[in-house]
Amino acid sequence: MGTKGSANRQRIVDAADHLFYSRGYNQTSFSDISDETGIPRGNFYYYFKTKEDILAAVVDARVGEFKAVLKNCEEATSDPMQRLHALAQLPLQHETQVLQYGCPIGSLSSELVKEQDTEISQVRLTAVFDLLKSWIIEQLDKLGQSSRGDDIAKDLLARMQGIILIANVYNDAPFLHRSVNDLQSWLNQTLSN
Amino acid sequence: MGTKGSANRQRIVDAADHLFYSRGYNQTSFSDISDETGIPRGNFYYYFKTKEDILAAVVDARVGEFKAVLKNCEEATSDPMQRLHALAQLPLQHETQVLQYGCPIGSLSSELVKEQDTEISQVRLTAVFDLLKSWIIEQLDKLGQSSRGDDIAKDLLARMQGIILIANVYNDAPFLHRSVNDLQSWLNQTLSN
DNA sequence: GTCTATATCGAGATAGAC
DNA sequence: GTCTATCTCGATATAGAC
Repeated sequence: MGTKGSANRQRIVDAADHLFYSRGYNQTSFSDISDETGIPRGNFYYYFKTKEDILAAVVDARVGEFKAVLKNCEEATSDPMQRLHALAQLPLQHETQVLQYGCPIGSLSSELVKEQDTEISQVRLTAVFDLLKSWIIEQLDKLGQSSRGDDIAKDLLARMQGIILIANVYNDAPFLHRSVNDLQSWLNQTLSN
Repeated sequence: MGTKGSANRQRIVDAADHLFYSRGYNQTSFSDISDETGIPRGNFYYYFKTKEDILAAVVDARVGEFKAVLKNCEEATSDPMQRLHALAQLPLQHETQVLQYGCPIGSLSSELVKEQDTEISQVRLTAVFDLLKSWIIEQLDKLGQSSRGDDIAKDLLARMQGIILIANVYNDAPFLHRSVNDLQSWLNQTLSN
């Protein structure tokens, strides 16, 4: 950690993270990553054995990114309701990217779920979703919704994914804004019971 | 039409339709289609100029399939509310496929929206979504919801997409059933105003 | 119309010099 | 640790015999 080698490794992961998001995993080649980093293709194999290993590192990186985002939410307010609203508004903070490339979790997941041969994808696939889900459940617990926690958490994730997918396919910013707003109303209604 | 050549063309489109759904467009090769149809790779170019042309034919085919489904809904009942409920329940009629491969429209769309080079994808991409949306709006008109029609239609599509994505990624049949049920309740509430 | 053989390219991956 | 050169394979696509 902190060595020069790790720095290059990190640059590869960062570039792959960005490219897997904007072009998709299968449509990103080693040449693409090489072009973006300036690191020659052959060098990748000093840090990773296969392309799937890079994918695993990218998934880990995204787990880390979302952990940081959630930590931010926690530090901004201690009110679980406020925290959930902040999560629901997250797509608006990345509006341009969301409209262009969809959700970094959802789009990657729906791409990898079709990969039948490999096994790593199936294992790590839901890592970020799981992280978000348990964080949501945590907030719901504090709101006295522990019995319905799992269901509500999945509902929230599903609604966010659907909104982002339609907003992405139609490149529809007004829809994104209105739907996030509706989602807030739904949160208020659902959690007032 | 009806010639032997068209029959082979149709077999290619059918196989590609199935494979694009189960493996994804980019992960389906001419060899895969050849294996499934028994028609040699080289022969494809007698019917299609490029792989994208096959994709265009598949999208057309899916438009046709969904037109037939909607026609079925219309013939089953003349009540617009019943028709919308039938649409919402559609994922349950293809439960096994939905849990394994997601939505044939949504998953293909989110794959192709990342394709930047080509232009055909951007053009035809929303063809099936557009078909469903205008059909939904049609039913909402009859229910006196013409003012909110476009918004409600997008909401319904977004909710279905989100439900299917989560059900697919987690291979979660109970969630799919419960969520479709919730969707029916939402339809009843939203359209009773 | 149908099929085989082949061209061409870019992908992931390896070997080995420095 | 870093880079170049190269291997192998499978992809789309083409040519041309039958």
